[in-house]
Amino acid sequence: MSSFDENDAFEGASLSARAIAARPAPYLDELNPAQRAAVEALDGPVLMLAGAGTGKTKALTARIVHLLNTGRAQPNEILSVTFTNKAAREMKDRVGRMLGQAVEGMPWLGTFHAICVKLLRRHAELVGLKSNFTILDTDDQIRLLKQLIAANNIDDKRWPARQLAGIIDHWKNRAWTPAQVPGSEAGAFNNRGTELYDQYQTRLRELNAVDFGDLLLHVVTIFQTHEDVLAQYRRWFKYILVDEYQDTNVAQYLWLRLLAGEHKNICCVGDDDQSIYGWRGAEVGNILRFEADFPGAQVVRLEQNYRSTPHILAAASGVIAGNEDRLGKTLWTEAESGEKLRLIGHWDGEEEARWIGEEIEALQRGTRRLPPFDLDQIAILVRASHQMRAFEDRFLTIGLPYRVIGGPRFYERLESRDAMAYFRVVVSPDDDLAFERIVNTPKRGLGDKAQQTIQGIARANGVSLVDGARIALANGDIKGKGGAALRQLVDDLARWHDLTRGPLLAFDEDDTAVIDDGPAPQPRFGDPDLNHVELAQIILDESGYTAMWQNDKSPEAPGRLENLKELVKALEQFDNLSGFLEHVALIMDNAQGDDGAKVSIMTLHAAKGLEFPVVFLPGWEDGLFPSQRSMDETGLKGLEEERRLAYVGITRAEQLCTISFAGNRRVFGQWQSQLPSRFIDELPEDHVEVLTPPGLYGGGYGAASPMQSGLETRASEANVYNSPGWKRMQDRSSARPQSQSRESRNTVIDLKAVSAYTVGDRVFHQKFGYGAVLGIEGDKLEIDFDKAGIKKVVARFITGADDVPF
DNA sequence: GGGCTGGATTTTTTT
DNA sequence: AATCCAGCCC
Repeated sequence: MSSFDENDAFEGASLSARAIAARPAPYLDELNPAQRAAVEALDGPVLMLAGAGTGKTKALTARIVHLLNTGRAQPNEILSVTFTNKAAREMKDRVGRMLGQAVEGMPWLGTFHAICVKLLRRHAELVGLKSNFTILDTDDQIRLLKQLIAANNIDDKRWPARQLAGIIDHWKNRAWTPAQVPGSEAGAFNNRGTELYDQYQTRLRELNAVDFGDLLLHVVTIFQTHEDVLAQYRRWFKYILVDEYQDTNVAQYLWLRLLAGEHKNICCVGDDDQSIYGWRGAEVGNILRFEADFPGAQVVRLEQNYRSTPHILAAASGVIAGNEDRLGKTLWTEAESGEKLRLIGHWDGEEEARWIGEEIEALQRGTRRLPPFDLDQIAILVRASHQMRAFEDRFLTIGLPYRVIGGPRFYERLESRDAMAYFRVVVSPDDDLAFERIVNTPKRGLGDKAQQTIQGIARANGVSLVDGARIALANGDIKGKGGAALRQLVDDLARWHDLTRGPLLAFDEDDTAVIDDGPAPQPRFGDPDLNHVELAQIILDESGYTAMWQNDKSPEAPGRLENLKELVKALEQFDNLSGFLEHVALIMDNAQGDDGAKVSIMTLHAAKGLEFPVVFLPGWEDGLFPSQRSMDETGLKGLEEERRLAYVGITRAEQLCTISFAGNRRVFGQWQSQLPSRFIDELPEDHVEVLTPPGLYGGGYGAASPMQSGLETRASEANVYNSPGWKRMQDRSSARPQSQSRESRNTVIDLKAVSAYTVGDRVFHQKFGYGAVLGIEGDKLEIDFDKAGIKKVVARFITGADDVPF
């Protein structure tokens, strides 16, 4: 590392500072005064307080371009960190567009985690790792902790691994190594937390693995203990930019301070009112303290909002004003006043979903006051993911296309994880956790006993499980059917492993390679005759994994096979299996096919940074939102975070925002009556149109008539809510005919599709599985599903059972 | 060793 | 309601 040479390092830069310095700077003219001030204050610490929808990303990218344009830095001397891959991608795109294809790449623009992986690969040996360490996901982490808990004779019923994982994660977020955990935490996990944390870290090192928290923790440790390394990067990263600064945790904060320590050219962008990740270690204090941390910091406030109507902004401001701990901003806009927020109560969650479904269809057609909307201009934002279900069920029945964002993520699905475990053992045969996962999947007759034998032998000989298995076989410790299957597996693994190591094609040519002469970057092997995509397919087929699902009669099996197919296809975009595996470990967001217009359903957390013309915010009920748990665990602090979540939700809307709540909701399969959220009382009356009469939820709203709505809320339906008492309402809602307002769309297509089926046909449905057609009603089929019971479903959501993939 | 059953337990939010 | 796990029986 000492041979680091700055001149060398610069050679990789893809464009010369001088070449662009001569360019004009049209991007500056497109900024408002505040944005421009934030962009032009290049030196020294800058805090950009950017309210929702105030052009934060625009300012941030303009700043990067300005740094390049003025010749202050080369692309690879700017460190810019984001939290999500999506944000990183967007910034890269926008910088490229602003500069006009000039920049080959910004190697140090990425998420905290992705950047830390790069750094850690280069200095792994300083924390006792090899540079090809694997990154464990939560699942592996839990299994490892379970083993540790068992080894320590702790009752995992009373002290579950999940809890320990949470504690350790919390400590890592605060940048505490086992030795640094303060005494005040000694009581954690029945007084054994610290000790187990220590054991866990040791085990990780043995496995040459890290978990998510380690990525930051290790890098911070390296910076703290190796001045020369730190000095190198301090010189290297001349300018630092941080997005979503309000979400940084202590470890990230330390990391930034260490790097910015000398030149202090750090620009942090954030909005204290949008800090919603306290539960995972984010410290709002970081942003609140910025001026104290960096004396002489310039603070720029972006307050002109370009997204929402005044009513929406006013409502959001009214709610967030209830928080004590904030720096304070006043958002304003030049937009026309537009629609008020709409508020409506429902009998229960299903009714809420039904109503929203009808509203969406009305919005599609167009209403008196608003233009017609496309489905992808509409979003439903929920507090907790279990709320999504009611909407999915409803939308499937009425045939309304929707997309769940951030739901059960592709790479987290069982079959994806199994397949990737195979890839992992093939790539690195000493990945014990992956081996454990696949050794008996599909079933090979290798149960607990055989696995324990392997474990024991591996431990006794200090080798990996795969090698342990080899020894066990050689000793004749595992015989019979299981033994034969194990022999087959072990041989296959070795064979596949050899196939990954064709001739050496190249070294990682990522331009970060020039930063130092540390450990060699990931070598790229390849075999011109057999690419990794084919190899992956071979692994899945020859291992019997594909066959396992083909023989599986459960309704999910076809979907899983489909996912496997997709997984293999996803490999095409990578150079090799290990590149793919690293991508998956870091990039858990699934960029699903954006085919066609669909309503988006997602959590409020997932919605941060997004915007939609029309937003529905269902489930505003005390206990659900604000979440009871959040209030129980962190009291007022938790409530304030929930309130910020409400603020985030409302400010996602550009033109129309509808808040709703239900009087009854099923929780854990049990009906529970609900009270409207306290946040509803905090909405400023002048900016809200109440579609619900007073009395229904006991709030303080006056006599606003539901009839005033310019939308197609049917008078008859609105009247329901004018009648006092729950009972009448219930009668009405159950008596109301299944909505007739939707047939207009796609009738022709649906009828055609319907005609493809006759009673008795075996069919398949993505969500409900296999079933048989009972009857045909209009554009819908009545189907008796094997697992899900009798349901009516629109025909185009159905496939003939024979047409199912695989 | 594997599969089934009944009982407990779950629901925040995620890089 | 749905999933997960331990314990039981084959």
